[in-house]
Amino acid sequence: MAHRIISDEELLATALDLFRTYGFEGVSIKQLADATGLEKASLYYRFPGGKDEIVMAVAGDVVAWFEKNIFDPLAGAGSIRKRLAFVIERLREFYVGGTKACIMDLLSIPGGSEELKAALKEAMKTWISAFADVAKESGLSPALARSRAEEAIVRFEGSLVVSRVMGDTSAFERILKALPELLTVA
Amino acid sequence: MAHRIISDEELLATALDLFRTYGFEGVSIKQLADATGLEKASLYYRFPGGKDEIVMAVAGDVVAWFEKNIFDPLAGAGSIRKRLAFVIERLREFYVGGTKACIMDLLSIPGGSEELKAALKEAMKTWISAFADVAKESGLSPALARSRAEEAIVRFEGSLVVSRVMGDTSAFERILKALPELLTVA
DNA sequence: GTCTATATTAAGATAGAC
DNA sequence: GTCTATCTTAATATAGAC
Repeated sequence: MAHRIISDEELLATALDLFRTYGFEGVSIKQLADATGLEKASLYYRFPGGKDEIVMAVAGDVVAWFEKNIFDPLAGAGSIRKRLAFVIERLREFYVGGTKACIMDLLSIPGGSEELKAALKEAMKTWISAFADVAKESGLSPALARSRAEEAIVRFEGSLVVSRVMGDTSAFERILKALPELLTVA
Repeated sequence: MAHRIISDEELLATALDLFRTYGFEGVSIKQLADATGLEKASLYYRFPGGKDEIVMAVAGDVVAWFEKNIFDPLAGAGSIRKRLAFVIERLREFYVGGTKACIMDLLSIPGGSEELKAALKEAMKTWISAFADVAKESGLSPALARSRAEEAIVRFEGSLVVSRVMGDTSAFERILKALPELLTVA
């Protein structure tokens, strides 16, 4: 077969899609090879640690994406409402309208490395803090801002689970719509 | 080895624990055999359909448990507050204080049968309806009762995801505490 | 840097003894 | 109804050609 070339970025985007659909245990090196057009041996050449290393790289890419598209914009310029509206649009895109699961849900199921578990926990903490900072800026007390941020993440994650089980993304749309009210003073 | 005897009930309870920890793809017949003390061939004798049949039986048992411990008590006698307090205690037990995941989360990840997917969806619909009926009985309008019930399930599922990722069950405890307020008029 | 080929281990599944 | 033994397929992982 002709040699296939694929950038790390493209490769990891393909891997992300597999992992957030089937979970860590549900994805094999063979599947990753087929989906990327590479042979298994080529994947091992680029990621000698195998699936564990690939999934860690995927998680790293997702965290970088969140920094650029969620955390930085949330802390940026413009009115809080506008920043939230922007971020909500990015979240809708990333989760494809609620049809794609969150890697914090699927990859936190035992099977992956301790390193992965730690990275997911760190990412969730960062996300909660980013939401809490906005809520504080909008005028909520630090304690209330924090609890509203945690509730927002809980509802966000739950809406993705419910959307998947029900085969209906309305729960996801509802939490996106509720986010501004949750994270700002009425 | 001496022949092992184990009841279906005990066997399926063991299987439930594995499936809600590792997910469908994360559990092998070998693991189920080791955990139940039976050989693989004995599992196939009792469940000729293999893992798919075992996980369906597990789901059936869980639904039966919910009918007996959640849905029936919710529709039963006594004050709404008392019924909710009873049910919240049962939920805390079933999810072991938020340390065990929900099978609707883990088993809705692709890998299982279409039959399983349908059963999980049906179970979630039943759960939402049971919550909505209580909210209606407490005086909320049908529309508001339904949206509160859906929010309760979303937050319940989300709290289990967040508890797992964070390694901290406080999110689960928070939703249990919030349930009475969510499902009744203030 | 990707390929073909292969080694090794594990998973799913069944046959037949007891 | 459970066991041991075995078959087949799939998964992880590596060696070596190009």
